[in-house]
Amino acid sequence: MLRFTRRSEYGLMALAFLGERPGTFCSVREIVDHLKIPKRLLAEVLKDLSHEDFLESIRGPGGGYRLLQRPGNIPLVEIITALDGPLRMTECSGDGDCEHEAACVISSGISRVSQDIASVLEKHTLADLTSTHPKTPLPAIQV
Amino acid sequence: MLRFTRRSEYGLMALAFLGERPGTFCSVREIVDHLKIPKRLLAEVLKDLSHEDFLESIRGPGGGYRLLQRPGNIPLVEIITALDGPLRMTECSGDGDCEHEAACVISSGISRVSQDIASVLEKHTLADLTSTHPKTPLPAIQV
DNA sequence: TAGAAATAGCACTAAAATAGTGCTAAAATA
DNA sequence: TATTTTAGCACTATTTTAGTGCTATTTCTA
Repeated sequence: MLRFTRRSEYGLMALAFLGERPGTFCSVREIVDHLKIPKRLLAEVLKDLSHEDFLESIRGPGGGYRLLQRPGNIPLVEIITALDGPLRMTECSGDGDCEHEAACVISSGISRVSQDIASVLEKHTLADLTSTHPKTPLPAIQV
Repeated sequence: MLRFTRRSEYGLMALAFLGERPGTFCSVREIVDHLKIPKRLLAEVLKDLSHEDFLESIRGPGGGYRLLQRPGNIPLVEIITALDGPLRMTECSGDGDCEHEAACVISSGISRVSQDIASVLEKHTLADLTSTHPKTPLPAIQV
């Protein structure tokens, strides 16, 4: 159905939340209290994000996570690929592991489409998801 | 991981195949012989597509499917939504059925992103996937 | 008119991906 | 030393997706 996973969705929500509290460490508990999402799952997600240098963490009382970069500097595609792996719209992604590659007529066309989708997620940054940062509409996509 | 389903993938492949044989009826057997994909599954897919007026079908010997429209007139988004239902990138799609809608900070931002992805799939047509139609590159997406 | 070739339709099973939980360890704080 | 918090791993449950079985119907041809 072409949708983000919960991991991505929760990750985006949490990062947006953190983006609105620059400099402050927020614990998982604090975040899930606001966002009403499963605590343990978000904990996994944030841990993974901290491995990819989006977040910095501190343990113990008063600890938690905090953004390492400005929301405007984090393209959505980076968050999503950090959480769910690289975008691969189809089996035929030119990685050579597609069994009907020879017969597949559409692979080059699809890769152009995938590229366009990737660039949408490249252009939009975390700042576009925060409510404090005035929802600067990107210039309309030209066609 | 943000990918198309097999239904969409196979559907796109088959429609592209048919797009290169305008006017001719091709049977499922014929198509899977070329594309090396599961016959029964493709049969379901093509049946569904024929309900949505992409295809016309004839039964019996010599029968099969044929495109009803020119590839250039079929945006990919129509094929994909016909096969997998409407694009819904996240739970919070403003349909009111999202339990953490109140707390969810990102919904409006995400819907802008989804909209951009939808318009990528709106701009690309089946013709972009066929090999005979000279891979006319769309104008580069402006940012 | 019989038989074969093809789509139509429905329901079912299997497999894979995703979502979510349990548990223990380690660090930091008070 | 007790509490709060992240770290890490492995496991279960759920949902979605992929694929199959079977029968009916239509159409062509011999």
